[in-house]
Amino acid sequence: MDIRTRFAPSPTGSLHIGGIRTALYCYAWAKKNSGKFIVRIEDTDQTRFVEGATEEVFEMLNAYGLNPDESMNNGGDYGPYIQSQRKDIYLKYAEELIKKGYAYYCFLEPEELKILQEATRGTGFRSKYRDQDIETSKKMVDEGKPYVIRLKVPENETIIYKDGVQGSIKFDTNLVNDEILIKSNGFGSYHLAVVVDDHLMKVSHVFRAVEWLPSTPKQILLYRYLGWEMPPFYHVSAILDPSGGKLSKRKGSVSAKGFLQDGYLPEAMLNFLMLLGWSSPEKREFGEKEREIYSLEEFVELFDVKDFNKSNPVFNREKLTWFNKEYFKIKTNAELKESFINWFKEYSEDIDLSNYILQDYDLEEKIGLVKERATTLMEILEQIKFFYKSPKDIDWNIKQTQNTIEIISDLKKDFVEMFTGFADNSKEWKHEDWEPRMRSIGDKYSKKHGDIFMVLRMAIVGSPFSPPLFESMQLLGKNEVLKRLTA
RNA sequence: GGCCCUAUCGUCUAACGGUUAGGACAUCAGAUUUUCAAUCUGGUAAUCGGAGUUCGAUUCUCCGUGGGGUCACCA
Repeated sequence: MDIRTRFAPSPTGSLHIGGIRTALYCYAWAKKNSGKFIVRIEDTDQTRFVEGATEEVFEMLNAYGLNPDESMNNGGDYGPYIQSQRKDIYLKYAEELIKKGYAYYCFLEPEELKILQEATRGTGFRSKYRDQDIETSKKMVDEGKPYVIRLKVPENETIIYKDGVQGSIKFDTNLVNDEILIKSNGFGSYHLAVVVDDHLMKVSHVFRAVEWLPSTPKQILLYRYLGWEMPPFYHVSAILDPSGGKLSKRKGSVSAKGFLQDGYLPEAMLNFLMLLGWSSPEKREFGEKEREIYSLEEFVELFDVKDFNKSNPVFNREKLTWFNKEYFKIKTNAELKESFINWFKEYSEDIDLSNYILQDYDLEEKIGLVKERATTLMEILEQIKFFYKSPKDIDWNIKQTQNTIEIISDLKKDFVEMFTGFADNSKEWKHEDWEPRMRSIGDKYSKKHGDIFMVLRMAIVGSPFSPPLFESMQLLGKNEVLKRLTA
């Protein structure tokens, strides 16, 4: 059998990071089995449609390296891959279900419906039109009475279903609503549309979030009534917020795009996400450190549905940060520079810096100096900004300069004098040459070298925290160093 | 509230029914250091509670409790 998985987001806003995780699992399962990864846009609810959301889905999948094999953008043999263009298909199958007696026309008025629903909350909703004979219903339809088509859920049946992740689950059909299949505007509902589309698109494995688990019996029934074989379903755990409930935006990004904007590397995000609810089957020796760094390729290789975890993981931003730092370290300076530039062009708001940064021949070295101290690409930018802009309004009244506060101007003068003697040809402006001289200035004042260098750091960077001072000064160049010392 | 799912350090997780319950993040202490980091060493920290099955339960069963999800003409 051909393995075909699908990721089916709704264009109702920014793609949630959990969507990327689901897409990752779909992608990995397809790739591992030399199958196809499909993306289908589920936009049957036009009222919630958000302009640009569909584009963002594809933009994000691309950014995270999860490009589909079939989609509205790639084409494929089972299109259209967007549900708003499949309206007629759903209607056709709904009518087939009516003909077979597995669905019915429902003419409940909104008010009437509301009352009924509230009264039957927690139990299976049944419409009074459920058993109305088809002739009467057809007549009402012909008369132009607004209607929906509902699934006729069977009474007194226990549906036993085996989920690929959650295991065996039982549902009592008396508690399942007569779900709407076709809305009054003629559009198919989610429940009908997924089943029809997954079947028609020959989806072999369905991965979706656990939120969908309670709606599964409706889909099981639809497969049965339509006479189709149901593919295995995998309800993967939901990502939880540290403060409880679903991951929310209160303490940071939750959208796929938001994390990229913040300056997280897509590969770090993916690595973090893959380990949320899945663990590698690699053999572990007792006490041995376990591997946690996996590239997408390695994940595809290792991934198996049997290694899913059932319980819902909490989204731990500290761990994400750690992954990002790890990837900073793994990458060569050249690679990191590329990631940084891509990020800078796409997301940075410091456009006034773009001329400096995009034309900086030393950018790679500068990034190399800060890569171990920054946690995001945004922080890399923050930490190299001083190379391009002289510090302003330096606050000398901090604890790090307490020991030297009264000799700051003397020190600066000494350093200026000392540096002036060195060549300003960039090749000869090397920190190894002037470092010993700097130390001897420190000795002259009989202060700790660290205190002395802090004065320099403040004058040049404007902050008590910086990348290695001497290397930074070397990259800055003699003229700029002197300029900042005399400012 | 009904229904469904779930339960190992604070968090992510590992552990053929037999381990001193392991690792990672975070945290704490120490080493190193021109700042901040990074690095190295070490430490604190968990099987939700109660029954049962078993020679033996983190592991299997049941009941509580906690957590999550869901009950729309939203997906």
